[in-house]
Amino acid sequence: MPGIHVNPEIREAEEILRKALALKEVIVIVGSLSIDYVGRSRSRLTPGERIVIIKPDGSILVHRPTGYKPVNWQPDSKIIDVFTHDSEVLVIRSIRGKPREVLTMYFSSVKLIYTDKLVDRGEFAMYIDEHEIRDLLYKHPEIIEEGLRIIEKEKPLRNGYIDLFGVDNRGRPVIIELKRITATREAVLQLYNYVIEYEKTTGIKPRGILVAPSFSTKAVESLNKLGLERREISLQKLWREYLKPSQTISRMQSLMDYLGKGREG
Amino acid sequence: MPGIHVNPEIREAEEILRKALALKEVIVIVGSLSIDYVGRSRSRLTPGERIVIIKPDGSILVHRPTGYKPVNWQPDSKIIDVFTHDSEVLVIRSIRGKPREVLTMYFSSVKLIYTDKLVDRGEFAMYIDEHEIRDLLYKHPEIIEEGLRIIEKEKPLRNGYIDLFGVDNRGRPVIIELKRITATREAVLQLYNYVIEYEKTTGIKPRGILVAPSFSTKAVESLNKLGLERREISLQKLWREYLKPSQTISRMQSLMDYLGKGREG
DNA sequence: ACGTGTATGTCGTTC
DNA sequence: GAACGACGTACACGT
Repeated sequence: MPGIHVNPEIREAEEILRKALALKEVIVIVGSLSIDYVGRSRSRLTPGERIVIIKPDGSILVHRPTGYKPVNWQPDSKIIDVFTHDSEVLVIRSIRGKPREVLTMYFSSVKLIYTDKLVDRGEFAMYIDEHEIRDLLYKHPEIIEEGLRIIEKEKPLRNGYIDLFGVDNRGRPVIIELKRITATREAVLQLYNYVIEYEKTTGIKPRGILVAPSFSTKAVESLNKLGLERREISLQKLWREYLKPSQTISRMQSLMDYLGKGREG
Repeated sequence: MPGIHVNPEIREAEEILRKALALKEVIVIVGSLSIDYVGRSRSRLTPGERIVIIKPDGSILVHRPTGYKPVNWQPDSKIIDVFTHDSEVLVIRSIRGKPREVLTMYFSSVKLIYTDKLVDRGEFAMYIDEHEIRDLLYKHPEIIEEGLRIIEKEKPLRNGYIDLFGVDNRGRPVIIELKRITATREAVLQLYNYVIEYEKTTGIKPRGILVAPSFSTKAVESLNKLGLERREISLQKLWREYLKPSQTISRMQSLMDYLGKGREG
């Protein structure tokens, strides 16, 4: 049973919030506030109208009228205090330990408080992430190179992991680093580090191949300079050619599923 | 003038949203929906209750009842379509080009629609970010080492930038990499890369110093192995000792400012 | 708890 | 527009 409170007085708002926090409800507040943050950094935001979301796990988000990112936030917090100052300012203070971070919101007025126990048992599935690509190339190494045999995926090194480790048709070890987006110089460094590490540990100089849909200019330069290789592989193509049709998402399919299941939600 | 609509019918909701989008209002929707995303990746979320924020710049956020991060989103979108399917499903589709991404939300029911033109002219100020630390150490190199002279900050190399570049009291060039937080092996690699780059370009072997509040075990190992140095510098200490008291934020100060300004907001 | 790597990362800034 | 690096990155996973 959601609670909807329009233009509550400061004292009223305090009451509502205390109750909602105790009940572990999701809270949405729209109002005029200023914010102080002290922790990994320090920041101050002077007054203005924003949307605040407080979740039962202690996550807090403050959104301005534009932009994707919250202007202030708390990924989670153990303690959320609510109090008022002379019945004129509503203060919400969220404290997090490790690292110690304190977020304090000062509301001068509240336009809306929405409180609700949201029921969300939905399942989230993601496709074409690095993990899925890795599994696919593990099964189909010929996509990278004819005659390549993959021996191990996520092979642990002293530091970090090799995405795919294999042997080419001449018996030379091959270290493969995957990127799902344009590979930059950073990715080359990562691969180079693994190659060096492997060579130091085993005394054998391996091939290093960077697999990505595209490569930055600097990445190509660095690869050449360091004697590393690259393979351009398009994810969209992989998706279309190798992944099961049953996994594809069509809008109509989604709508059908939805109409079948929607009424439970 | 905010619009608050509780449990609107699907057709009603469609109307409200169209109007709010045309007026470039901020929109908050609470309801039961499923979501498809196709773009840089693909994802599907089956039905459940969530909070959706749509901003006038086309940013969209979908929040589940827990967690800091939105389960689905669009950083900005040129086109937002709203339509219904047999008056049973409300569909909001957001399309972004470059990269092409399509986010589609299917609502089976809507508990709340809040629409408002939020007025936010607040100023956001952040202190103790990397930039500020760099400027401080530029002015006070003795914090890093007695006799050190800084010649350049953000010195461009063929790849990337050196945070601080200087000369020690024996005339040897020094490359300094700064980290605000615990330095990991990645930071060491970055420094190492700059040192090698510099040596290759000039033929002179510089000192490399990693400056951070703390160092991971692996970072220390790597530093030793590569012949690089480290300086442990606490940001909090820097803040207290070197930055002007006028910049410090006290809660009471904030509250006072706020009470002075709050009524305009 | 620390370390390591991914992310539909996002975001600023520079080339 | 591409690319490069920082971020209060968050988050998951392994030790």
